[in-house]
Amino acid sequence: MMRPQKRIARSSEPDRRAEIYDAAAKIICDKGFDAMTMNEIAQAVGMTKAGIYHYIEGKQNMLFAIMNYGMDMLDQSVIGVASQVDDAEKRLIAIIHSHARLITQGSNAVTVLVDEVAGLSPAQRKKIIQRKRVYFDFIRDTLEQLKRDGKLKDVDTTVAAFSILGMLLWISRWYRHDGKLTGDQIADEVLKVALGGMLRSPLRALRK
Amino acid sequence: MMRPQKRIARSSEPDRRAEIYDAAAKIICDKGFDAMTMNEIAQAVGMTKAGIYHYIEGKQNMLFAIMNYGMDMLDQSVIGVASQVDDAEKRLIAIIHSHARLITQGSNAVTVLVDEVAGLSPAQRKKIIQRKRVYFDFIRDTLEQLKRDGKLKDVDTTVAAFSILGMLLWISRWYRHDGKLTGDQIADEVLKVALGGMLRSPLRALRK
DNA sequence: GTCTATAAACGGATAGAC
DNA sequence: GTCTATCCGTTTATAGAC
Repeated sequence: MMRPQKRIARSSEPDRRAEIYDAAAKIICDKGFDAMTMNEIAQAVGMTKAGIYHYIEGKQNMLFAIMNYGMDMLDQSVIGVASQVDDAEKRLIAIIHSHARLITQGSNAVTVLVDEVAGLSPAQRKKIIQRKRVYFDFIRDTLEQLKRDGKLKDVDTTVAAFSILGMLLWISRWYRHDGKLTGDQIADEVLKVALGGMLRSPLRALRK
Repeated sequence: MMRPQKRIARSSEPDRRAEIYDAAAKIICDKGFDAMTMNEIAQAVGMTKAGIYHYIEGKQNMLFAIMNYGMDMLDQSVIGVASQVDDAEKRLIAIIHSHARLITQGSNAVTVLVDEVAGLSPAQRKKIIQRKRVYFDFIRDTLEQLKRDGKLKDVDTTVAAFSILGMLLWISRWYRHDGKLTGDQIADEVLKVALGGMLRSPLRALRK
């Protein structure tokens, strides 16, 4: 699911494309995809508008590439880590903590993923929604397993999974790097709010 | 804080402006403020683009008006109700339940409020952020009172307040009117997830 | 009040020189 | 690879007739 983007293996074209994607992701987080102009991106990376068209294949395709990169981050940093944990209780903790950390570390691509699906073509949108769906199912399946283990209170796992996602995704809107809590501390607090609400013995789980 | 908008007390100009705001809010929820054109709004209300300008003072001012209306809804339906509840525990339940209901009832203006602050002028943005701040403080103050009452677990009230807001605001992104749960049921489930996580005796509280 | 017509500006994208 | 210059569609907003 990585974007192809025919590389011209020349000496002086290292990660310029990544540089452009990074700048774009940051601007999108600030003012939204539609409000962002190609000129702004160019200015951010010290080029002209026409110059960056050497690296991208249109504004919309760039958005698609950024979103796929954001999903790659989630797949690697969250699912990649958590899926190796057999115990459902510990796995849920791993999911919430690693996702929260990813956001507080400032991964703009993950934030773009939340809001800008409307900017994609129908075919692209379908693919991104599909990848999101896999991620959502991973969380809900973990809750279902917890329920089978008798460790979950009487809550609807679909609503619970969406609620957990809501807490996590909203972090990128209010978290400030210069705030009084570190990224790790934020992750711990969100963990307390989320898990305390659903596990039968929340304190035991969090003392891990 | 109501918008003035010099009414011309003529016979045939009743709530045409409200009609326009409603149509606009719905489109904004679907595709975002920047992607929405004045032509789309016109089409939705059965007029031409020029006709609409008789009622509004520009696209940006219309967004500002819609957002203030959304804040009015929150002030009335949530704060207006909950502030009359003295007991902090019952007040928190009232806040979460009435906010969730407001969203599942399809108040588009409240949803617009979440995402489109970037579309405002700096002065307008400042005012909306100020009103949001008051709302946030109302929730956090309730949590602080709970803590003083010894009814709150050891969680950071700022992070907890943001987490509650995250769960609530995210509802508008996934709730479907034709889903298997009603708006009331959604509100109840979110209540369980949110309160269970923080109250010392969540079950007692929810049995109200 | 609502329309037709149009002004004025902007933004995505490309051509072609270097 | 990066630039200058430019094309072309779109969009906000207004003028002015009815």
